[in-house]
Amino acid sequence: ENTNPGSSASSSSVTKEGSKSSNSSAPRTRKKRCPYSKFQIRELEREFFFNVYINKEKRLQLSRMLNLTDRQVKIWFQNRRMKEKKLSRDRLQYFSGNPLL
Amino acid sequence: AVMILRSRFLDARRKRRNFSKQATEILNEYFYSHLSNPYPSEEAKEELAKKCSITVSQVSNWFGNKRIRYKKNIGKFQEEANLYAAKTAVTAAH
DNA sequence: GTCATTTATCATGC
DNA sequence: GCATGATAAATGAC
Repeated sequence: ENTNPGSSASSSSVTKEGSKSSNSSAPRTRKKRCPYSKFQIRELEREFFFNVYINKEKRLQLSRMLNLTDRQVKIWFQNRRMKEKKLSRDRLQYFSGNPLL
Repeated sequence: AVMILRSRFLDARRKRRNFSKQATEILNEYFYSHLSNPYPSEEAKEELAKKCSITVSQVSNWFGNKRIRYKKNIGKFQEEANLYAAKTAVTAAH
């Protein structure tokens, strides 16, 4: 999967903005969201199971293996922690004041 | 028994169910009466959630979807906007 | 780091 | 067939 930054968003790199320098445009074209593959998710989840917080070395290693950037792996763990927190909240709400058990 | 509840919880999340007519009514009233700043505070979200009988997360989801879809096609929501604008005007007059 | 959000995508309702 | 609610990447405030 091609999930590297600049692969899809700035496909027409030259015709678009000249990346940096001159223009001080704030939102320099947001990267298009690209869903990760099953394999990428499995490996990310596997590491997340071991430790919710990933260190820099494992992050670099994992990003190379999955063809992702360090930033993408870092962001994924952040989002994954938020998801876990939300799951906990939903479980509490779902099983609170409940019938059965 | 626990397994049943667990599986029931898991597939109860992604299966979508439309909100009630009254809930959508309440959410739209708030949205179009705060069109200049459609970002309800945490307290406002809780109050909306209670009135709509939904969760706070669902309120956040609704406003997130509503903002982006309204922005992407204002014309399609023009009729709806006028409707709720008139409705809030009437209630304010009373 | 958390966390509300934007945006696209997914899954379902009708 | 789109409307709609929920989730998954990506950004930015703090």
